[in-house]
Amino acid sequence: MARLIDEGKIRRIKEATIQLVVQNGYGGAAISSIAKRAGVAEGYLYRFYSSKQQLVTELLYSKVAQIVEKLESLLETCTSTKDVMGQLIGELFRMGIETPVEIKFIYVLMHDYNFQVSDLQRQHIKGLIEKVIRIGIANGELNSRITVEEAYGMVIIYPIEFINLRMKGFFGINEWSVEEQNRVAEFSINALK
Amino acid sequence: MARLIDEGKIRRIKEATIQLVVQNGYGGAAISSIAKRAGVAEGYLYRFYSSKQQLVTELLYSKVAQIVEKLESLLETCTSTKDVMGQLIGELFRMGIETPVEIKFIYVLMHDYNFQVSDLQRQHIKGLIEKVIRIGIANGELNSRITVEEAYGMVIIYPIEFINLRMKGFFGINEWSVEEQNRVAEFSINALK
DNA sequence: AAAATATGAATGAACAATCATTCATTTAAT
DNA sequence: ATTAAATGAATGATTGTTCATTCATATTTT
Repeated sequence: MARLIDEGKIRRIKEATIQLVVQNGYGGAAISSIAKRAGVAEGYLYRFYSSKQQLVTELLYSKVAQIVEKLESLLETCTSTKDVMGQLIGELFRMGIETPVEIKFIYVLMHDYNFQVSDLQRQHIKGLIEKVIRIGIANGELNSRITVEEAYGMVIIYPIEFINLRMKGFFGINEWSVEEQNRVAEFSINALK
Repeated sequence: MARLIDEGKIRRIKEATIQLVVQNGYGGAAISSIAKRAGVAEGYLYRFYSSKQQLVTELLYSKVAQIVEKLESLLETCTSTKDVMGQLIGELFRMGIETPVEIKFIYVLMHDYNFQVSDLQRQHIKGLIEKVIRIGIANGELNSRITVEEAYGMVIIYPIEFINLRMKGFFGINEWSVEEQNRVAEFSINALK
């Protein structure tokens, strides 16, 4: 056998790509700069990805999957919408503090008209949101006429927007308190009452 | 004197830029393709804008200003938050139907970490949101502990996100009813109660 | 009224820089 | 020695930007 693939290089390519897409946008994230930042040869990533588009798309899918999986596991243990929302938003806040660049990456690409979440992933998300609604209605927490789209907007999109507003420092605020985390959760639930 | 400036060319450059930024992102909107689509020489836009960045930035400011001005005029006539919200969302829905590409343009760039609304515009927005809050508290419609950031998220960001979710057809829905417009307004107000 | 001139609107070829991608070559394991 | 990981120079296309040139027209002169 020849030597083994250096997984560290692949990891560094992924990290560099995320950093540079956030910093300069998809078009501004050049392969040459990604390779330089990752400390890897220019053409190396083509051994694992057929194109820049595929690299970024795959990265987006995997990062979205992290959040979706979190929601999925919460739905297995939580018994109320309030609990699901509170914990999910807690997770998003945690990401905002610990790995801000990753949540920014999702944020930037989910608003790009060239990058759509995969059909499979969308179906998965739809199913989970339907489950959130069922729990909420059963508990008398949610209006029974709520649609999947409306719930998705409040449960997923609004918290992500709030966190990014913070990270941009749009109103000059930077502090992250648990209190506020709870307020965001409360708002979302209030909206759907 | 020489001939007069053809304002139609400038208008076409603006339109082509908006279209192509939405379609391909900032990096993917090449000057050459903008010029071709506008039916104008490649270097022409440099007589009015010093760079591509400036062209797009100026375009973003003017489109955001349209929405901000609408909010401003609503605050002069409306007497309740419910009324302000309902009418503002109505305006956003109208934009989504009549000039979808323009609201997509704002949507794409407001989430790009390279494009920030100008400081002046942000201050202006902040002032307007504070006024929305004052009206809401005076009318007993809003929780008195609401922050500018929270209200901004619900009054401006959430409706824009909802409309773009629709335009992307994320859940396969395309119809736009007045009923739904009212539901979005209700959600936002409920959240801030 | 007609011709000459002056002005600046508009062009598009040319520029260096940078882009994504390829592949012959080198390197380091077995 | 063999195998495959990893390199990075090379490629051709495309990028944003410049600027010498052309062209249409408003103004002035005859």
